[in-house]
Amino acid sequence: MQRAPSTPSRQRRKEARPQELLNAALELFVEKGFSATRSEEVATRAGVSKGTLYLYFQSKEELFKAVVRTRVSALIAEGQQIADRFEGPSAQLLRLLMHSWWQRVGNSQAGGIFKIIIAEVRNFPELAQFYSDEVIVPAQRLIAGTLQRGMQRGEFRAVPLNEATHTLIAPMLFMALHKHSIGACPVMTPDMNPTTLLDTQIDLMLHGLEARAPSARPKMRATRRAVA
Amino acid sequence: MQRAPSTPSRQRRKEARPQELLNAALELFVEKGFSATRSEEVATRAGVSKGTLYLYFQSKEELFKAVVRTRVSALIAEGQQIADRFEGPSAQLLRLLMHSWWQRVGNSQAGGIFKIIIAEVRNFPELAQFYSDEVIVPAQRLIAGTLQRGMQRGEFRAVPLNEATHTLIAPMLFMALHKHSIGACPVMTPDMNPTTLLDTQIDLMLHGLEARAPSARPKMRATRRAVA
Amino acid sequence: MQRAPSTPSRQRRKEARPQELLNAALELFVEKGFSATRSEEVATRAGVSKGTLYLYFQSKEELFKAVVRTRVSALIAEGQQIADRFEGPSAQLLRLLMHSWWQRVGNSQAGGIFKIIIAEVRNFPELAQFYSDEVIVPAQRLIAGTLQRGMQRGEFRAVPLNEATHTLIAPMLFMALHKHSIGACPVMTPDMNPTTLLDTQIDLMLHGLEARAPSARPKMRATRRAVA
Amino acid sequence: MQRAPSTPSRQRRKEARPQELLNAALELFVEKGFSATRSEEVATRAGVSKGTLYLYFQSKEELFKAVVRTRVSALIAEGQQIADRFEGPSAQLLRLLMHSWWQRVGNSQAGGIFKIIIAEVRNFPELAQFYSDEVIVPAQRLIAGTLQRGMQRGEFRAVPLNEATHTLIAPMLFMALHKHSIGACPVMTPDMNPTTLLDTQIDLMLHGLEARAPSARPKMRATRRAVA
DNA sequence: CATGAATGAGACTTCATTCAT
DNA sequence: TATGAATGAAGTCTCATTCAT
Repeated sequence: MQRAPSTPSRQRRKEARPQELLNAALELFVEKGFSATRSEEVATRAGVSKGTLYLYFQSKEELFKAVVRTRVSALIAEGQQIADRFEGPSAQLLRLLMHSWWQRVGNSQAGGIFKIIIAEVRNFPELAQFYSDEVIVPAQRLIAGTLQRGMQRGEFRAVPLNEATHTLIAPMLFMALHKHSIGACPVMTPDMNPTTLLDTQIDLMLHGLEARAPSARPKMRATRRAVA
Repeated sequence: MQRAPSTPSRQRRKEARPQELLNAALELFVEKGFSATRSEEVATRAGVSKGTLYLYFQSKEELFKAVVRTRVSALIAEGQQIADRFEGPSAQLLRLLMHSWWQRVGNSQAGGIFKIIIAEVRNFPELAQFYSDEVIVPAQRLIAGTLQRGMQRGEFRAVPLNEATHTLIAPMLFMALHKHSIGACPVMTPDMNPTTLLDTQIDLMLHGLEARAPSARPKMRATRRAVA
Repeated sequence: MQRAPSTPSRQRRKEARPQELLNAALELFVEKGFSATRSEEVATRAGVSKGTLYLYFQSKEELFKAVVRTRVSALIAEGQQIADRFEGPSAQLLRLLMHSWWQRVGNSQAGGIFKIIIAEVRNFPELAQFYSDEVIVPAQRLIAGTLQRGMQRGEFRAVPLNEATHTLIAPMLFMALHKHSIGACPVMTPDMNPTTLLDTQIDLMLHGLEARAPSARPKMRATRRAVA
Repeated sequence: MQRAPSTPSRQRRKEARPQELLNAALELFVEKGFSATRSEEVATRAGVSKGTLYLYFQSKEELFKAVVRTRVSALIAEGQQIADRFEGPSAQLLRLLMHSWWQRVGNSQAGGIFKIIIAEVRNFPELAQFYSDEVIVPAQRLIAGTLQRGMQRGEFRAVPLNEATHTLIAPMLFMALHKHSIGACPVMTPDMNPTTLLDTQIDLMLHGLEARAPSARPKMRATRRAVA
């Protein structure tokens, strides 16, 4: 159908443009926030002119929504698929989901999106509904569903669903927020290893803080290998 | 109320001006963020004119710094005092600090300051050091100190200090962020009772998720090694 | 209350600003139309900067509406008052109204407003309702009312009200349109004396084109003197 | 005509392109005016791409001139032919010309061209001369000629030629303007039947407004002198 | 001939800050 | 001190026109 793809022809460029713009937009939105990012800057970073941005996205707000859809919503949907197919212990699924989310979203550029939402959603009311539909509800469903699965299978004790979900999600989101705000500034801040943090959090969630006598537990290593 | 004999109220107002401006600024900064708050609106809400604002504060940025200065240090110091005087079990101290923080900070206007910092600190670099010194370090010291106290007294098992602190603080901070962003928008979002959330979080932190007899709980350390 | 008005003080300027802006706006709107007039140009012609315009008018559209209100609506209302108080023959009232309209509106800058409406109302739907309420309906009421008065008093024969009104108004409006479009261009166009045109029109309306035998008629001269 | 057996329709389309573009342009110019019509929209409505438009017309302004050139001269010339051949009473000729003009021009798309000229001629000065030569002068000649014919034949009383012409033309032109501006907007505007309007206008022109026995009608001349 | 991606000047509007009163 | 009119840089978005394919 297409010609031999020799030069970056106009056609090739056209197909790549939206992605280039989305990448540039993500970087800048995460760095400066939504309002503080000038649309011309996005265009320039994507290597095009002001006007070109508007050939692909109706407005700065639509550009932002597209970023969210491609860099967050899509990944939550993938997580949901993983959960739907998973057959092992719920604790393991929870670990898997959280590590995967951290690697693919939280620890990537996309993690900065949460900062933007938190910062500016009140100034752009239409965004609130969008973000709720596109991110909050699906994510809540994924995590709460996994908790419920654990409870139904007798793996987890009974805990308030929404609140426990919040408690599970919050520290990771918070880590993402930190990474893209204070953590991105050249100031002294307590050293923290994200992976250690993540493991600590999961561990605390599963086993609690209190000191107790050990007992029989499945070996993590085997489990994780099976998943991977 | 009236000019009475002389002019006490005008005098009083004059002295109260900076405070009134700070109050108005806090409200608006929390509601809209720093950049999106117009300085005229601050002045209007404080009952003065645009020009007057600039008699008391050099610029909008200085106004913001003054708000942070007058609204955060005291509260953290108070928490530290509570901790220093406390003599009971560490789990109880942790509960106390967290409930107290939530009531005095997280659930108040001041809780919105975190939103602003997280959102805009990268656009105003000199704010970062200031905030680190004034807020992050003292807060970290307060919580990490309490964890250490628990470990030293054999009440808590050994966990990575900074990471566990983060995990403890995050959900509450996150709740504060939520309250001033998504939570302030008129969109459907999963029902959540802050008190239940707080209790759930503390409960999870202390006892973990897994269903098992309290006495038969395994050691963290082994588990973590397996995971890592 | 005010100080001796020596210099064009800030206070004085402030009160004069809206009028200065309205004058500049009328000139430019009439010359170029609504869309083609840049708001900065209006400001410059009024001797202020871009931003100042927006201190007095919310938007370019509101500025235009204000021009219409002060330069057309107000004059129609005055015409209505004249009509309400008038006691002489209806033909004389009609003459008076039309001459007065021509002098105060049609032949002034304000006459160019009709050009703008005709040209751009379809592109600014909100303007249509505004103009209908503010101009068309009151003007229609004024002229149709006068025709009806003449018919009730037996001075005029029975003619379709709205259509006759249209026929009476149209040539004058048309003259105004002409004056601000083709007539304003440096091209040859058939010579036409507006006053002659106006008289011809009134004459035709009252007596028709057809050649007939003369009869007793009231002398115009006396009548007009009485009115003036 | 066609390339014989190969691609007749493509060939035909190619030749029809300019005409299709002119049709699309007329529609859009009439609807939105010259400046507000986007050249891409014209191309799209003609079923071609933006670039193609510029293969046939140097610029948007040239496109407009082509529309005027191809859509007005013929119609005026036809009216002149009718008048040249007519042999009945002048009042009847006047009626005929006016009804015919209304049906063929005023009430058709072409009627909208007047709106554009009136609205935007001042912003495109070279259009003025062109329009004067192509439209104003021939139309004036047609109507004024008919009036003169009536006067010479003793059917009409003596009236100022240009001014009476104006008075005759104005309401119909005005009706056309109305149809393409206010009349095209979904706002309440006094009900008006175009045919009734036209008849009323002709009737008023011929017989005047005043109630009196047809035989006892006074001479215009005396009246006008009195007024002037 | 035809396409449509790309450009960039230019329009409206906002708002931190200044300064005459 | 206090005011608030005024400024003008800056930001979003549009659209006539060009030109590589």
